[in-house]
Amino acid sequence: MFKEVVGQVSFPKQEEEVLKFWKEEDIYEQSLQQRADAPKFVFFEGPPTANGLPHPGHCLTRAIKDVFPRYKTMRGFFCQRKAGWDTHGLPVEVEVCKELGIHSKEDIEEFGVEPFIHKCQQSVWRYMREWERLTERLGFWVNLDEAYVTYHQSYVESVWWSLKNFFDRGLLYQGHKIVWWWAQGGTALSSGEVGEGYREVADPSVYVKFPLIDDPETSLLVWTTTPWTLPSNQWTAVHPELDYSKVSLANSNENLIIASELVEKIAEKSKSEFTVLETFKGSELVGKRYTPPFDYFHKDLGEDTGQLKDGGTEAVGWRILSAEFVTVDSGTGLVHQAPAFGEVDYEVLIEDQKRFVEGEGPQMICAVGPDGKFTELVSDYAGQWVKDADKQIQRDLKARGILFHQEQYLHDYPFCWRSDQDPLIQYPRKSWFVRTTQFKDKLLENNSKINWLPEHIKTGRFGKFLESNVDWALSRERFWGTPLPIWVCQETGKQEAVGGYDELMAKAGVTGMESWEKAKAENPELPEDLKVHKPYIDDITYDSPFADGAKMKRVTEVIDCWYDSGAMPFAQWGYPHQNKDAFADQFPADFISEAVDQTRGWFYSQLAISTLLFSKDEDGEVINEAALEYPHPFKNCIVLGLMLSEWWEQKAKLVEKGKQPIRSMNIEDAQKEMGAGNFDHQIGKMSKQKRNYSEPSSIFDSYGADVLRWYFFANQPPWTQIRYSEQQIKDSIPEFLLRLWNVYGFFVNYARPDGFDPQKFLSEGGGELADKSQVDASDFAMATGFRPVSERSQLDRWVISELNSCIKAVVASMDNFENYVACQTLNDFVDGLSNWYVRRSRDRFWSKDKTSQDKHDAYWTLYECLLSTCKMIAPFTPFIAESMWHNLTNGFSGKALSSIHLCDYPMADDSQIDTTLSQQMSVLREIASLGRSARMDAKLKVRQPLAGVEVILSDASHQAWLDENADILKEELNVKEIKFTQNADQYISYLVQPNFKRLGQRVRHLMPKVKKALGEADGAELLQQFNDMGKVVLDFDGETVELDNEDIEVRLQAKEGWSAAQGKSSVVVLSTDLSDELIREGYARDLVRYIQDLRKETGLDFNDEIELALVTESGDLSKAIEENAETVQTEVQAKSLSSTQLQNASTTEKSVGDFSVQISIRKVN
RNA sequence: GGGCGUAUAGCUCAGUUGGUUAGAGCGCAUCGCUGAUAACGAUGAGGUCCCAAGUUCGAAUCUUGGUACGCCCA
Repeated sequence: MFKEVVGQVSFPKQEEEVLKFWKEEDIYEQSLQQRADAPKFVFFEGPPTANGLPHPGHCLTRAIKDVFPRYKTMRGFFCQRKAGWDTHGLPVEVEVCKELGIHSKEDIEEFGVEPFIHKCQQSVWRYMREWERLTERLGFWVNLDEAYVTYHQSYVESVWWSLKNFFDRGLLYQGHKIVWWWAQGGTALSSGEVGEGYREVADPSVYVKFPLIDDPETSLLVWTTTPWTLPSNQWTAVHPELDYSKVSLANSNENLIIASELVEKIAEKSKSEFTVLETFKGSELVGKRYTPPFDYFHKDLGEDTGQLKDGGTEAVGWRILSAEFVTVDSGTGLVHQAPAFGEVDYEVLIEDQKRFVEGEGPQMICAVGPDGKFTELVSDYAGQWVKDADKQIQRDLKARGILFHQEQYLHDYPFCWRSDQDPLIQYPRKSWFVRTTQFKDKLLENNSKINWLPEHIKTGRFGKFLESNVDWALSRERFWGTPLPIWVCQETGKQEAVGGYDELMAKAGVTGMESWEKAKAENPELPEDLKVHKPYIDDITYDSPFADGAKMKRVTEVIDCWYDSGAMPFAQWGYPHQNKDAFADQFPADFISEAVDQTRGWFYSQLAISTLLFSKDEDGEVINEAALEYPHPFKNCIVLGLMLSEWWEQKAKLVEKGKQPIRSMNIEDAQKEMGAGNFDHQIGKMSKQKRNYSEPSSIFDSYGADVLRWYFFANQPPWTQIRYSEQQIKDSIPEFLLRLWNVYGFFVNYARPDGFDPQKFLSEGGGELADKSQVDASDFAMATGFRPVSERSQLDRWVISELNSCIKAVVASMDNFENYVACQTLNDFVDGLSNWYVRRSRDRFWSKDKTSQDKHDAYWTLYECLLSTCKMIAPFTPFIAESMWHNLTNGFSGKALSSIHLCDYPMADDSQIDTTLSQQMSVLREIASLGRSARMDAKLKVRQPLAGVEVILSDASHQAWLDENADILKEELNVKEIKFTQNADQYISYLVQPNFKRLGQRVRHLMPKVKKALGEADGAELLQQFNDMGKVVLDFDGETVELDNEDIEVRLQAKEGWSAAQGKSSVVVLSTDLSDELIREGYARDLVRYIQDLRKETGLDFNDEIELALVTESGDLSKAIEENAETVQTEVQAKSLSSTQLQNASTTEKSVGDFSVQISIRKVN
């Protein structure tokens, strides 16, 4: 038998019990084992980093990652879920540095790389417990015990294997990268860090003259805001399509070349007078040579030329070249190029180099050292910090007469976030690259086969990103990361890649393992994984195969940790050194999901690595045994929106200087803490520092994980920006979860006293459940009181039809990865179940006859609905589903499956879907709604019975059915009679409208005329014509249009003067005349209500019988009581009805109509 | 500066291939129910579908150009 459902359910408490049950019974394990031989559904976990606390955004990611594997498992797939942790990279190093109170790379080296790495490895697990707790508490089923970890040796070796593959194929090469460089700290900053440090500053803005070699009287006018880069000038760029003017300067024999559009502006700025001598396209300037402002490099290289690939020679530097990026938005339209100090400039260098025969082209010149100071070569400024040298440079240029104009320029410029007085500079660093650009077309092709949700990611953000692909700058000059597995010959400089630790150990003459062995001896606790990390791996050398007696030594860099995560499809298995089968089995993924910030992160790194590694190569040859058709490595990807938070914050003007504003997560606390009017509502990014969001754990504790999950799944499509708002989470409870819970509670709490016990009924009928039963309705064919749905009442058939439609729609949505649509469908079904099926069936559940077929039908029907609903919601809200399942199958003494998560997902039975009935019921509900609306208008409360209503239908098709079911409406609307008609000209007029969709295509431009003609015609007459002839012919100046029944839509409009309401398909007109008898019946209904109130106040039980006295002096009221005595007594369970005062009774005085009445009740016995 | 996205009721958001009465929840108002009750239900008020131009017989929906906001990149 079912256990009682208590009124005030605590979801959090219940969830803790479910968690305990899952753990004790290994339900997750069982759910997997059960599908061990089933088709695969492959899921990849994008590894979070556990050295920061999880926040609400992670809850969304983890909830979405959970719902689809759960769903697919129930649908019969085998879905392994291997957890993973991202453990390398700068964030970890920064955390450790914070702890140690140090900043720069030098500090780390001073502290010691070895102990530093040990600290990094430990720091990775700092918040592990919190992450595991969150994962578990949210109900995210994932195998944490066998999680992959990016610093593990097997993982690192997989990464090495892939890099060796790239290296051997010539896809891994060394070049320069222009980075934002913190010179004082000697390190490059990530874009995120650079973004933190922008602020507005005034920099010099200088206009410098570069005289042309073959026309020294004429100079290029070049603009820059970084004078310190001028000694490293290599070219000047112009736009080939732009107009340039040669102007002469008043009072001088000098000429300048400026973009034509800017001539006036610059003249004004510099207070000069220009005379335009000639105008030409930028392309005419290309190739001309000039004298740069500084001679340091020019004196040696100025005359150097190189061999061009397509014949001829050209000067390597100090000439004008053509570039598309040149604009006239600022400057002069002639752009100073110093490839060492600008990414764009550097690209120009690379492009230009391609024109030359290998080794003949320009080399990058750089007058600045990594410390940000000028090198010895630049004798005038050697040793000066570049930004300090700016002023001196300007003075010198002025003295030499080539500074045309100078001013101040306000712009945003990045500073170091750790040391905010230090400006960053762009600076070239040697770096390793993966040649992804060579695979751009393949990347795009692969991408085009991926099912992105939302769709626009494919051609939008992600597609655009792929189109502008640049080679992946792979290396990092840091400490805690996967070491780049390239060893260099100390004599020849030749390189080779190593694909695994054993491979390394097998090299001839390998040495240098001592430092690891020593460390391990000193501290046996050290994980073996560290031996493939810095500094130990750096010590390993071996004999060079390139030169006798030479040693191979590893390069110093580690790699970008995005590469680690992107390698997870194979590295999680240690492939190919081990687990080849597991990899083959689990590649590619059917489903992954992360937030939109991963477009350039994990989504890209995965796609890039997979495409380079597992595609066919240029000749269609398979590069790797695992090569696959596109898409790989993932087929479906849900891209989640960014999560925002809301909070209330002290008004800025009230915040004390130097203090943080007071914040609170809800408006009540804000009122309390700050006082009304002293705070503002804020919406924005969640920030750890600001602490502007409530902890997930507090949501779990007060509302429960299911509530949070349902809020994420059902409130908006997952790719929209989601507001993490405690209020909204709370508000979402009653609409679905609580409503479903109430229906379930209603069922259980009536089934118990009524003795509705499926198990008992089943054995009575000689039936039995199979072991591990899914408990489907079909299992109960033999049970007492169970009969096929087709034999049950219309309402039962209706709800079973709705149930099956719902299942069908939910399955279709979930198969398309549309959780939001699925939840809407579920919500609609549960609404109908609660507010129509249960409401309309209450009498059947309450009826005294416990064995009536009607009662049995009602129970079996609702039981089936609850079982199926419970299975349907299981992937979404796994806890509540589990609780319901346990209780609903409580009586089967272990025959039912022990967990709902071991069940199959329900499948729709099409034969039970009755679309006609569904439509009919929806018309009926519309009529009921219109009737209530009309009553409302007429101010006639539902307790007042009315003589009748007339329902005018726009369409006769359901009239007969509605007639048969008029009783339902009579009850819903409390009327004596219902008449259905189609013609009721006194109440309504007809508006005949064209069927725009159908007609529009046919009559095109005549549409407005058709609309007008139909609108102006007499609707009734038109309808008559349609009925008689089946068509109507309209003529517009010779053009005729023939309309048939389907070309029109009839709309009804209630005429003025009636208590009527109109809907899409019907008009409901009330009879508002009240007879005395009806009024008296209304009185009786009022009395019943008051008596029921009194019963409840008195604390009577549902079944208690009473003696009743109604004392009144009103003749009308007395008559009303007399006429309706039987109804009243039945409703309130009164054995007797007296018109004189009862002794020892509960009494109250009420007014009914205009009369007063004294009501007394006394419990019998 | 570039790319992407978003803009619909007081608030949070839906809105299928363009089809003429634009929806839901919350909040608000009125009413009902009072043995499903941290209640619930009904009914209602509330809209310049960001602006402008265009395409079309017809635009919240398509195009173009603005405006505002968000994200990513520079």
